[in-house]
Amino acid sequence: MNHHKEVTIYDIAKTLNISAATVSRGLKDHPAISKNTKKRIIEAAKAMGYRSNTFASNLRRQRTNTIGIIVPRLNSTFMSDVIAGMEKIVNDAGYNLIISQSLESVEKEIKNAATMFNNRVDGLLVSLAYNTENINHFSQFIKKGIPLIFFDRVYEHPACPTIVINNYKAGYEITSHLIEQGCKDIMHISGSQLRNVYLQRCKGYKDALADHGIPFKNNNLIINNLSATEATQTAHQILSMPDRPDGIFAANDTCAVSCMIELRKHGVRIPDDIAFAGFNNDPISQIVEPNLTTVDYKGNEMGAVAARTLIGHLNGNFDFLLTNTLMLRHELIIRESSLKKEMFYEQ
Amino acid sequence: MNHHKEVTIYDIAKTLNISAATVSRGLKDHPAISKNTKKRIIEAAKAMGYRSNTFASNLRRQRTNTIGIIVPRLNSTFMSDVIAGMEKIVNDAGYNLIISQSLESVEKEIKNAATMFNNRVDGLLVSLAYNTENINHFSQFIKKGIPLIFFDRVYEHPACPTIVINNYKAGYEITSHLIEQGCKDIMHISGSQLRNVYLQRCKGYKDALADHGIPFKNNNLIINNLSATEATQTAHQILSMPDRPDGIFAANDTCAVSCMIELRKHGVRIPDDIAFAGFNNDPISQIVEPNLTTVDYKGNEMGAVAARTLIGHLNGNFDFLLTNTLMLRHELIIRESSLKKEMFYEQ
DNA sequence: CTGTTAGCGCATTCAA
DNA sequence: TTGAATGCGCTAACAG
Repeated sequence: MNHHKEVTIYDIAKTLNISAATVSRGLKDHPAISKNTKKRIIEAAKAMGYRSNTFASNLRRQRTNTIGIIVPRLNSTFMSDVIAGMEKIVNDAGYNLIISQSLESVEKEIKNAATMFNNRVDGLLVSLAYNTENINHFSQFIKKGIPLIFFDRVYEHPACPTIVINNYKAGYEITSHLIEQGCKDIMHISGSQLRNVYLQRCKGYKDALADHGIPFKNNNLIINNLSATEATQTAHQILSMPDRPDGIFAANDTCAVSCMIELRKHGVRIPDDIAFAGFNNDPISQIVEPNLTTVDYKGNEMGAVAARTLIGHLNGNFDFLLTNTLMLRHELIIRESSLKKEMFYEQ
Repeated sequence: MNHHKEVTIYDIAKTLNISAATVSRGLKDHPAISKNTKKRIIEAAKAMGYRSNTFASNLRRQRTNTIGIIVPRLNSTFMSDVIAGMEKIVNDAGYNLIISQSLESVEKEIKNAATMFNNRVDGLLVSLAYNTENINHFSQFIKKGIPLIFFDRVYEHPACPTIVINNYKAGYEITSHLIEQGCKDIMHISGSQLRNVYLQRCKGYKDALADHGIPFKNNNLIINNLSATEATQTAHQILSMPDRPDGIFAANDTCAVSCMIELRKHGVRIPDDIAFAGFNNDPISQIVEPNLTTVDYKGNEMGAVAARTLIGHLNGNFDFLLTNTLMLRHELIIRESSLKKEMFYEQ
């Protein structure tokens, strides 16, 4: 390790024969500094290779200029887009980012929250893990008045703004679409009902059935963790059913695709025997044959909105509280796998 | 924002009627502190809701206990695994992580490097962007003696350890496999030859041809950015070729899959007309029909090894320099799409 | 084993 | 418009 000593504002001050206080002010564009000295300071700083010491600054100012992000996983196109959206806004506002993933486990999420807390983030953006039941591990932030914003997988709390899409409506629409395509016996594969996204999609599914006069059957609602592995198991469960459904709406594309592939392996024709719909518009939805009908929503936008809301709070702009829940747009993406053969003939 | 004042080691010292220095030592498990006082200190700290101030500590110790990571993208199973592997090692060693993505652009990578530098990371783990030509933006780290380690997409520099798999060998093996399956006219779709991973896979491809007595044709080497979009364009390029290849080895699965799908859309039979192989063992390689032959390597392991190497350096353990390049294992995953019909008959 | 002392680099109050 | 002085909270000599 090496120890070329760092240039400090004192070094600049000495070179310029002015005080460190003036340098400090000049560097951060303080109004009460003459144009000229400001210019000299900035030039000298650059010439001398000065870089400000965040830690001294943070220590002094009692804030970190850092924003934390906790997400279930980073490895999806959606989350990647979310992070990219956040990063842009956050950097432009002069903040840094600490990113961590809970890997869908509360335990890890609790640890992550502690790390964020100890790192004294100025604000926190969170999408909850699969099995999180309460937000006690976030109460330390709320108590301290550190802005906490949930997005996508949210928790309702008066102190916390939430950014979501209308999962209920999307679930309703996609189920209605399957019905319009001729499905009369539709199964829904959902995730933990602790998570708003799955609960709401499920409600939308049920209401769509009801509104079209189709009775809801308990056997047609399956809850698993929406992973490829469990989706495959679910496929076998379906294969062994006496009355198989003629349509399946899965709460994410991973589940839809894996289930579909396994069923097809066992001779089920898609979409003629069973039509399929997923959620998220993952790239795989366009790779699987036939292509999957799904719901698209913009991660980038969600990230940007969440970040903007947070920064608004940090700047003491509480307009956002007027609309404590921000609901973004989504879009139904209709593809081949939900188009039953008969429907083609009718055209 | 709120300002309940934070508990400091002075508060603990006062309550316990000891000095702040002792508290500081007790908290960090200093050897020269009696079992008893240590216990009292830790209990008091917990009772009083103390949390250590990283910034004061960093300022004082002149190090940050933070490690930076710069990767092209976070949204792949591979990178996600890499990060997870790093996170575990790094946390266990008491370091924090700052993660950022270059989104495959040098410009962003340069900015990220600057941010990392200003945040005074103790060490840096990097996988290069698609079009990075030199590592001038990392020279500030090298000059300052801040350990810099490249993994996967690496740059050869005497000061920087690298963690890779044997891309040459993998390229050689997968090409040989296609040849053994009966392919006589094999195309290779590669990425930027600035990146070791693509350059080496390409070399492996060429040598495999040579060793099997197949002449290399310039028309059979296509360079694109390996995205789905460009893969589709490449497919059309192939369709318009007078003599189409009977096998294609693409340098990643995304490219292989998109190209394959587009070709099939236009009547090409896979693998009978053209056999396919990819690289990475992405989930999509198992979703596409027919499943893709590919090369698997463990992101988790690569991340862990890279992190361990870095921490070794930080602790002044330079054994690693003896093997400046660490080469991890890979594995050929043989699936249906490279198995020509004839081969089945022969069995 | 524990205490005293000093200073890391910066931002801010108060004075000028 | 600028400077002097102070302390944010912690750690590491050095001294006992």
